Amino acid sequence: MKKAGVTLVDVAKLAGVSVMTASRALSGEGYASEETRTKVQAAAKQLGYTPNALARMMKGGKTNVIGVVVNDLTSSVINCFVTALSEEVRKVDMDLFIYNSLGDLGDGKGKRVSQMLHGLWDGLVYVLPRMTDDYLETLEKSSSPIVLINYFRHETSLPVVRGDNVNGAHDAVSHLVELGHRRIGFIRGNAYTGQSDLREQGYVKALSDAGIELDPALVYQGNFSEQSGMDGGHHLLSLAEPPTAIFAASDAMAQGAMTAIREKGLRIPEDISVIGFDDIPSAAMTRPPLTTLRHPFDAMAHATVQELVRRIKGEPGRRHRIEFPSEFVVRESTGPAPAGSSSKRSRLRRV
Amino acid sequence: MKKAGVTLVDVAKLAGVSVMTASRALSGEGYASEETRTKVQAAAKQLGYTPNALARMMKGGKTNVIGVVVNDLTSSVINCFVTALSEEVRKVDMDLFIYNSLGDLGDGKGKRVSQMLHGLWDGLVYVLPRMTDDYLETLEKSSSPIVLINYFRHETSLPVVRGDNVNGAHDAVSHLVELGHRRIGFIRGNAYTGQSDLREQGYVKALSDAGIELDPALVYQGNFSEQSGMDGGHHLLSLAEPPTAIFAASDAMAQGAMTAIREKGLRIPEDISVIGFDDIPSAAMTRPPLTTLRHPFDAMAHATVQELVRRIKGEPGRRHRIEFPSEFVVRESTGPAPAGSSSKRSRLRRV
DNA sequence: CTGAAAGCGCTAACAT
DNA sequence: ATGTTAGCGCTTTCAG
Repeated sequence: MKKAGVTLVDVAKLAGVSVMTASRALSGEGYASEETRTKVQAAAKQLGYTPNALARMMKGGKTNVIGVVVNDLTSSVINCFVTALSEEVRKVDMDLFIYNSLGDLGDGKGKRVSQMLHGLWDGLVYVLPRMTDDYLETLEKSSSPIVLINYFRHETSLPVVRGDNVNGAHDAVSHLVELGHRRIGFIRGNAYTGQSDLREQGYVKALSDAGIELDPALVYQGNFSEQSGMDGGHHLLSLAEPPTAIFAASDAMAQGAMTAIREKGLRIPEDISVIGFDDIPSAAMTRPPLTTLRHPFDAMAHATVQELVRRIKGEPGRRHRIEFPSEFVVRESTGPAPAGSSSKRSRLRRV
Repeated sequence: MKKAGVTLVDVAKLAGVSVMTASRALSGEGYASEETRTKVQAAAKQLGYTPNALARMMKGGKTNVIGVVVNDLTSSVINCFVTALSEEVRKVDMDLFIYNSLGDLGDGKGKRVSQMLHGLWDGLVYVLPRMTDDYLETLEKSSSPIVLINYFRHETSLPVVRGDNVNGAHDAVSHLVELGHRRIGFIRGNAYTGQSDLREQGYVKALSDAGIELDPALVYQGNFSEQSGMDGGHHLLSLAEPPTAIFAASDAMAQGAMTAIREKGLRIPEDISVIGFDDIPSAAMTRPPLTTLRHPFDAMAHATVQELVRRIKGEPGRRHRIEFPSEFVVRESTGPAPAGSSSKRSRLRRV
């Protein structure tokens, strides 16, 4: 019952036609009489024939597949992008495969991806890539179309679709300032993609625009994980002069901070306000729902796929940088600064 | 500057050797003098040569790639499996590609996967598959090795790696019973993989073992989403005789229920206990940390890859069903039933 | 409308 | 140690 290796030749033989006719009958391209077509299709079904994707690709040169490289499937943001990309890719009638590099691209095993990729896909998307400089160079030299999503770390000749981190963060912090907050904590993520830095720039600028002096003690180094957000929250709240608001460089960290706040017995937003970044699905499910900055995932995925398809077709890339403003989503985790909090001597009340 | 299509022939020509020698020099397989090797490698680098994966695969018949099909990347459980699989696959020195079918396999576009798959991968894993009967049949007829993870809906000749849902659920509910709970709510998920049903069976059995009569009013139909868990929580709590404990068929739903409980002003676990299923990463991060049943993700991924590799090599499958007990993880969302709760007339206290 | 030949890029298998 | 031949499964010519 070995069915492995049912090839077009077998089908053609059974149908009593040439291989070529079988190919045409099945693909629907080119001429073929209705009769032959039915005959061939019947034969194919009987034999349980599945076309060998590889062979087809080899000849045509096009695989109709777009590859997406991520380095962490645990991240909600990444999954939001990947899901949006899946949908967009389907719209242009291509397929999308995801490769999880499990960490930084470029050290050790990372090389494999660049090996694998060639020929397998028509184009490649890197979502929030973490990579060595070496690897980026390899990518730039690559012959196949590549688009990066939310990469800011280094200058690159590759096209990049990106959200506006600086203004987004600026909006968030300005909002807090308007609510009367003066001591605003910031929880950083890792440097990986350069996003955390930009968000910090927005934070710093908003503070300076408001004439508030930056207090380095209010900046905590996290790593984008919920746990680090919780640690950051505990740290900031145990300060001699704790902040009345915390801006985290990601929703996951904001959620961790919220947990820490609750553990301290403080209320959100009455005692302390919290803002995240990304608008992952669970941001709307926390209590209170989290105020955050939303990446326009769908629009960004759309732009990415469009740009990629253009380059795959050999048309010149439309734009080298495609920027999307972050949308400020005000929910219920932000509120007026607690009374008297602007005084240096104030302390947060316990509930 | 067209670099597309740098082939081995080009490299060989530049290095002044035959194609075969070039192939050997680059792959490291077979004999090749150190001198030629360096020469060829230099040529390859100069030309920016990348081997065409497709062609290589075509010849060898092996792609060294394992495909994973999922239908929702938003699901934490699925991502836990996929991440564990990524690691296991790497251990056997293969690569793993993920395909997101974006919903049920078998209707409409779903067919594409089965088309694409052939030849591209050496083997395929379906994680928590949702598929039509038709599609399952196609899969069973397929010539390439396939392993299913946590599929229970229908009998199938395909090998399935699965967690023990019935006993897991039984453990959870028995634990609640031991804590004095008599009215225990259950929040179902969809029927997709058959897991929710089995968890419900465990729930029903544990109740009956304890001599507690099943109250259908205590069972709420959710859909595995956090939102539905929240809805379920609200529904159960607004019952005339609300439960003192809720067992949800997934952590996501349990987390939703916890939110609902908190919104009602009740305390966990003092007023009401909660248990989930899956042990997704965020389960440990909720406050209180969620008591749940853990799939041994790593062990299951290991077994899956081993079984797949065995079949890829042509060895007979070791086992047709590989079962893993669910590990009961007691955290802090479960506690003794509130005093007097066993009396039918009791009401939950407000805080 | 259908068929035969050629070849995609690479590598086993057999020479040399 | 290197080169030659053949062929993977399919589709794109180009001829019937």
